[in-house]
Amino acid sequence: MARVTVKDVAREAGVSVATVSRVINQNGRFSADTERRVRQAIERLGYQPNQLARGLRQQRADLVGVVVPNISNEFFSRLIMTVQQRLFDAGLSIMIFNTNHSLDMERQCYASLAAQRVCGVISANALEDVRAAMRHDVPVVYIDRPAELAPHVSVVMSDNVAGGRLAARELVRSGCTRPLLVSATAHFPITEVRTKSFADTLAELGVFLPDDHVLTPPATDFAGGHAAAEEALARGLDFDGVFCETDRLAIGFMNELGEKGVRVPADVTVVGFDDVLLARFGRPPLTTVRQSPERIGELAAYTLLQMVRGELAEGRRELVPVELVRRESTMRGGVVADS
Amino acid sequence: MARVTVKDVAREAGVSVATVSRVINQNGRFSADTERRVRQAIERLGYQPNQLARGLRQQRADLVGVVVPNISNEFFSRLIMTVQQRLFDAGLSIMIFNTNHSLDMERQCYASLAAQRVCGVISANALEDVRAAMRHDVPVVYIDRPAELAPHVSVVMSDNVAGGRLAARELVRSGCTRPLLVSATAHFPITEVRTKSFADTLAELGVFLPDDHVLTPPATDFAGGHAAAEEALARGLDFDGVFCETDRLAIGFMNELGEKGVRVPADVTVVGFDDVLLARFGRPPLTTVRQSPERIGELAAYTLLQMVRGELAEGRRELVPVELVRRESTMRGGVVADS
DNA sequence: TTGAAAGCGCTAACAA
DNA sequence: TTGTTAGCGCTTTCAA
Repeated sequence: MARVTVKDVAREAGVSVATVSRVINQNGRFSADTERRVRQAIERLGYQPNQLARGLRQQRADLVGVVVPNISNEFFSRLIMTVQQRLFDAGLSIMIFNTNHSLDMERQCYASLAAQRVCGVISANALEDVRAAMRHDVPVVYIDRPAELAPHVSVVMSDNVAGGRLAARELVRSGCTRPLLVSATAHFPITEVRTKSFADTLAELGVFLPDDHVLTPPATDFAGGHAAAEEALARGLDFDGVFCETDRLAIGFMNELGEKGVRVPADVTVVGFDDVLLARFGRPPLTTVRQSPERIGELAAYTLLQMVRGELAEGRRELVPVELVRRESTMRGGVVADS
Repeated sequence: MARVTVKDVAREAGVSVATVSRVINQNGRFSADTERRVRQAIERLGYQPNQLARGLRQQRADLVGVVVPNISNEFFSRLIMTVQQRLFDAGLSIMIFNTNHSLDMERQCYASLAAQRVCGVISANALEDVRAAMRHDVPVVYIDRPAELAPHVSVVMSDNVAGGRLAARELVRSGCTRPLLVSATAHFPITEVRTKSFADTLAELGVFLPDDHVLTPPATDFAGGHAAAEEALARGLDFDGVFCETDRLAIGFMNELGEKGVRVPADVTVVGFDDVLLARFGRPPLTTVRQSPERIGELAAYTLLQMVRGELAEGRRELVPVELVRRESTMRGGVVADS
């Protein structure tokens, strides 16, 4: 099937290629009659502009690179869904890259993105500075990375300070006096903020968090939580409340506690972070700090679009609110859980 | 930052642009000395070939389109992770599109893919025929879609016949005599195969599945399972075993049963399909037919690569085995669950 | 309002 | 083994 080009359309419509281009891009003036004829020709021939040629000519493609550490992490997949939808509506396609938390992989992704001449980048939990790596003046929105703002750099992230505080307060409210912290910083640098805010709030509330009550498992998934619980139990740590910096850690942790006969929330209360779908269906349902990947994605896409269109002089910083969702894992009084 | 092109590299290396191109693509002959000089120049200048120009010239981009109904469905996100990894290793980037199960959206995706001149497409659970829609001779691998093979069309999917059979046998083994089926066909056409195989196997085993014991909720997630259970209970259906065609349906179903005081597996046994991570951590842990998105993705990427390289004369059909993972939801005798 | 033509950066055919 | 050059399909001056 031979490909139809502007030339074919021009011939069919009895105009020049320049005119066809003008009609397609709504550039310059042309008579209503010409426009109609061109549109008809396009329709008749089933013409689709070659994005490669278009991009080459314009020095940039209608493509946005999206870089995440792990696409099968629910937070990122939900984020991407929203981003894709919003950008697609604006006529942009997205290229997704999965770095597996590897700095090396991340560099390769940026190189690839630069080679594709993408018109923008959304990078979640980046280890590397996109702009330094790409060496092009491409607008970028960071998600969950504390970056310097600049004319082409914006940042969107959850309010992790509030999150850490909510977790600490909820734990103390549930009667916890000997807290334990399971950290995710090894994989998600941003969670350091949660950690600090959590610890600070405990201190404010007069609750002591000993150094050896901070665990940093090698992974942030179920297995990591499992391992953390094992370690805590093996080391004979004395704790009656746990803040796990991701829900998956929390669920793995609770699971292992259950196997060892420790009851949640009777013996130990647990607070997670994220509110993944699984949180509600765990045993017991997990109290957690909810963050909204949809909201974050929405803002990231919107901000990037503005930068790409040159409508944003300065980079912008957006802090997305979080909220506590109380479920059984912190309910000692037999109160009913939410739906 | 001015972009560096082949010309710059050629000047720097003291050769012609053609030679630079030859070195980069390992095309034609050139002396070892020339190659060294060119590589040094590339290194020194930080040159990155413009993929847009390259694609335009070659009539196709080093890009593969991946189309899925819902990226935040664990099956698809895990599939994509594998596909991306494999193709990236082969020098191809992927563009991901999310159709939200919408035929209209799917058509737009194919149009966009055609406009980008992708060199191949992997389409999961497609409603539409890619090739008809794209009108280009692009190799395509279908996942979970029973398509006609052709020189540029391959198919990869789980052995759904075996899956349906395993589910039926397990239900009967668990003592079920009055089965119920919760179907996912509304969203995933391929599951019709599971349905049929499940029903056929029950019949073979002498167990009757009445027509009104087949439920088709509007969604295939937790909410759908929830709704199905509500309906079954409300209609007073008499059942002691359920096959839910996705794990999320099964977990939603069990959850609602629990709320209504029906015990799993004591009163009703439940079998799911997929083996999502959540299956192991549900209450109770879910017996399910495991399919492997990683394995499917691996095969899909491999097959597509072969087709793109012209190494595959005919399309290929791959049936990926499934296996039963037995957990508490079908254990009536107090047997210990697997890990 | 329209057309002719240059050129984006690359690869490949043809010459040397 | 290497260089010259045409041209992929498009947008955008510049002229008319």
